[in-house]
Amino acid sequence: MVTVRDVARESGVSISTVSRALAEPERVAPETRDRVVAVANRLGYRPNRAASGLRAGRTGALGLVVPDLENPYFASVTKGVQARARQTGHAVFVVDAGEDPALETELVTGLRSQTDGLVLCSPRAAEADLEAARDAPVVLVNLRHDGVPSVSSDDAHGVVLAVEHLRALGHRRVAYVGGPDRSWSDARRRAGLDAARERYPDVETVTVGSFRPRVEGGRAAADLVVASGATAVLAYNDLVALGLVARLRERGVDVPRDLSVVGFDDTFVATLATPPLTTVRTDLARLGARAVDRLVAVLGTRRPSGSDGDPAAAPTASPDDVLPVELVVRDSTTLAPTSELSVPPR
Amino acid sequence: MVTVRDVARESGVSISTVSRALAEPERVAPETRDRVVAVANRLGYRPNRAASGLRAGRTGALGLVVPDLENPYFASVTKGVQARARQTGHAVFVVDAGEDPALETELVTGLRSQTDGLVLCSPRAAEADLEAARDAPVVLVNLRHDGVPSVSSDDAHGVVLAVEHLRALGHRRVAYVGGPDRSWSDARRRAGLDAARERYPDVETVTVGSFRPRVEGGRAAADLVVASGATAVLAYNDLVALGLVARLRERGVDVPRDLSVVGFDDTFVATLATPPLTTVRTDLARLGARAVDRLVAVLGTRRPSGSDGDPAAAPTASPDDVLPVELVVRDSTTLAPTSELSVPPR
DNA sequence: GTGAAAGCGCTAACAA
DNA sequence: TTGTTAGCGCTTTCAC
Repeated sequence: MVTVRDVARESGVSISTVSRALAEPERVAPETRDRVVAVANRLGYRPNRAASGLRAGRTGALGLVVPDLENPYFASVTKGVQARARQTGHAVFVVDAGEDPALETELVTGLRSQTDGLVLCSPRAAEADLEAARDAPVVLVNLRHDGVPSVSSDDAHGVVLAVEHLRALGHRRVAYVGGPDRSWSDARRRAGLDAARERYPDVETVTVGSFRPRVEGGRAAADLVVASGATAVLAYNDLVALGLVARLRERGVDVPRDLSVVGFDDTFVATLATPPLTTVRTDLARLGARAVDRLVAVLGTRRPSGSDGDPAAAPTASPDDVLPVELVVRDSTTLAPTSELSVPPR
Repeated sequence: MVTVRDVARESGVSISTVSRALAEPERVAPETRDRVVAVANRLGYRPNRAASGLRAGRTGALGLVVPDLENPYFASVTKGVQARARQTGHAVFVVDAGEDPALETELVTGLRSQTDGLVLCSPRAAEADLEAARDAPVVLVNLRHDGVPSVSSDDAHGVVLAVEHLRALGHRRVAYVGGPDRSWSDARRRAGLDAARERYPDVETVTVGSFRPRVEGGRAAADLVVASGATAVLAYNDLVALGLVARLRERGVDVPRDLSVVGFDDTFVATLATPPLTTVRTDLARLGARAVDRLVAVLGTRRPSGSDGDPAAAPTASPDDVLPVELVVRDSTTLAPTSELSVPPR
């Protein structure tokens, strides 16, 4: 390994000059600097992050915890997180908690000691995680909690948009297929349902179960939805919607003719379905990017190590931490079967 | 931040005793150890990885570079990598190169200085990457190169299996939709095509383009495939297959009646398609896990920092570094339209 | 403008 | 069994 000492010896200066030439070029005589830089390049010198981090009291690394990387939702968020982190000069440890709260907490504990801060995406063990993270800088995605900075999308509004859309198509009985029990996202969607019902009292809603946020979950829910008598169904996410569609087809229930289906998130799978899914869209990469921005902001206010900083100086939640959503209408939703609207007026 | 000194002071021992009590409990008097451990817990002491890493000459971190996290293939490999790495006591920096060779190389350079070793998955800039990684321990996934350890799946054999399957269904003209130009995986598939043609001279093959390994790529290829007169098509991967199916449907070409489609990888999207895809399956998590095993093995032979170790001692490629594949037959393949087999004998 | 030297937190000789 | 000490590679005062 090439160190500052090697570069120093080779270019006939002291190690401090080498360090300066690389970090603060303007504080070094041009010719000295050029010589040092040339030698450094020739030797292939790369500063040791562990060493400089040790000195500076930070690691330059962030941690990201997600429930399941194979879920396209989290894949997209992860992509956004690492892209933005790169821009801010951080590397990202990514860990997949496998939807397991206990493992998640353990991972958070482990990451804490080797990162400057954590992004916890849709944590399944929020309380325990935050306890494990103690005073480590943390940003939550898809979860709000006391004074912990968080970023989320306006899922409740998304549900309202979806119900609005379905109602306009003549649907008066809408089913919701719920996601993970302890999931904040699920709670937000249910809150959206409540809001929609309040605004549109002529729309009945029925919710079924809590299902795994994957294709299997949708398959499992399909029969319940049919039995519910709903003419339209809003799924926890796109994967669940796909499972619904698949199982419904097997049962001979046509989507959207017999039943309209709305997904959530607009992950890339939404367009893969037959028919392509009407879904509630969020910019997931942006969600991840914003989480990093928030985290870096927190890091900036904390003096590296030691002094816990003035708590009062903690940045207040920016008004921007709820990202907008939009309804993307594709082919999985259409007029309600028995609606008088089925035959266009005139 | 709580350090060894704090724990030492609080428990009335020296810092080395603290270090020992935590790392080599058997070398410390039971009562001393218990006291130290108790204090450490009470104070919430967590060893600073940067410091111990600096001392030990390693970081405890691995780096993983993938072309696109949103591609379910890489999501699965990533999941496998980080899971296995956790078991070996490593954390994983994950970076998405966005299918950009230049960025990829830059990322490799950056990761090198903060990791003990790298896993390069389907590198788009192999030569440049390896140069950038210089003497850093590297394991390649889906790419072979000189003496660099690598892990891959037996894609060529997968193609043979697919062709065999199609031939048995009466197909005599099979199209292949190629992936990224500089992709080794694509080359392996083409090699499989050659092998299949040699073994089954009665099967004609026609290859079209090189397309992006995503849904759009498949859409773009669909019309060429139809024009080629093939009765079956083998896609670079499942996403491309899905794009093909989608575009074919739009054109009124029925899959599998008019055209049989075979995917590759058996990512979860294969079962989402309508019809579910016949595809060549690999255990992707295992692929990632094996890559980590290989890397850790290399790490074990290298003495931390300094001494470059005896090159002759480098572990030779284990015979296991090509993972088996299997053909998963679903509903996207059926008898060739004009085949005499269309009507079963007798 | 440059160098000497003091550590960051930890572990591993080496002493006692 | 426990303590003292010397660094790992780097940055950063503080002198010169």
